[in-house]
Amino acid sequence: MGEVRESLRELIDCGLPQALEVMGERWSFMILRASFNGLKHFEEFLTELGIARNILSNRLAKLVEHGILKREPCEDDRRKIEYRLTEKGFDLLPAMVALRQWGQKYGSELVSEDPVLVDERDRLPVGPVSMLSHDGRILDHTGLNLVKRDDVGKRADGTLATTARDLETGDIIALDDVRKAAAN
Amino acid sequence: MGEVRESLRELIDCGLPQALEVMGERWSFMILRASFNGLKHFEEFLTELGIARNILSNRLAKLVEHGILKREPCEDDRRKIEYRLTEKGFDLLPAMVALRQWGQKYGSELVSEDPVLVDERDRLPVGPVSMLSHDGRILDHTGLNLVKRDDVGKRADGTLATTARDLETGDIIALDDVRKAAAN
DNA sequence: GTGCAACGTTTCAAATCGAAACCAGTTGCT
DNA sequence: AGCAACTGGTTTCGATTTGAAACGTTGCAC
Repeated sequence: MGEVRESLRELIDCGLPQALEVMGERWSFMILRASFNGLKHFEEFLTELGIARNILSNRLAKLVEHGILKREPCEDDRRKIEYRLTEKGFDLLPAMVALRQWGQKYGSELVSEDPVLVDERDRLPVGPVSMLSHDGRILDHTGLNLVKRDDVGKRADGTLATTARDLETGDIIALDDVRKAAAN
Repeated sequence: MGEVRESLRELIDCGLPQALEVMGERWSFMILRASFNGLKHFEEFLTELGIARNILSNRLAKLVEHGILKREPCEDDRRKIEYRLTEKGFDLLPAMVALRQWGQKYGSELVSEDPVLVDERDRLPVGPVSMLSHDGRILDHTGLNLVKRDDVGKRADGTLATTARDLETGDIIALDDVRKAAAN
């Protein structure tokens, strides 16, 4: 029982809350997207996103504070400030694009998707953002397990790792549920 | 000028707002994660996430309403309700995992990452969630362009598509900024 | 029936959001 | 120099959202 409690406690202890601390706020992702689309100035974000002035100010400050945007005064016009993505900000692209693709796939209204995100090399649209195995295979949720840290890589002996025994040993945690849900 | 206005207007018109309508709410991603980790019941989410009772009730209802979770009474104990991920819900995994990996990469506190998400086949941890080109190459932000819908696939003549001319024609929108930012 | 567990809803205070007004530094114009 | 306009904020205040705690309802176990 203390065992279960402990495993549950660890559910919180992952990167997600860290990420959500910034990106969980309303508008953060929209600002990120606008930024990636080339918007740089306060008034641009303001008129484009339709966000309230004070909120935008607050969000930009928070994004800068977290190192996702950098804020630097404009050279030629010192009234203006440039907000630009940092490397850390660009690293949010997979999450943003994945979210966007999901919204596109299931959104009620047909969305025009313009401009389109394309591969620079051949200018063809990017494929769906994917989870990859260590050797590059594309994985969907039916090919995923959650295992305790110590058991990573174990049981490579070929036995299918989806038996009741696995659940009893606490080895696999969510697989059974994943399977059942997938069957519907 | 009307031209610019129009292109800006289109920035909103993508899947992102659709996705954020549900997943932009505070707690939504945490509930999704907990659900993927095997939690099914109201009280489980409640004690695990430390969320307020009324908010949890509200969020679960909203997630069900949007088809991300399905709510069905428990067979053996009809007081209990089971909240389980739908296919639509599982489709949010790439976004969730990408967010989590980002948080892990940049989070100040070292996170234990346990349980670990592994490939079912070899039980090795999954790689980073990635954007892929149509033919499977992994792309980072330096390999991405935004082009107008009509220009997708065009200019496959081999000329590097990163000239000032491209920007003037309005063909490429954010590339220049991407480049500059990447250089810092 | 009594007691308790599971899942909500209601209530009310605190925090957050949003529209509008206000403010300060900078620029452009005359 | 003087002044209007532009840019990026901050302040103010009403509306919405959140959160803690109490209360309700249904179903199980004895």
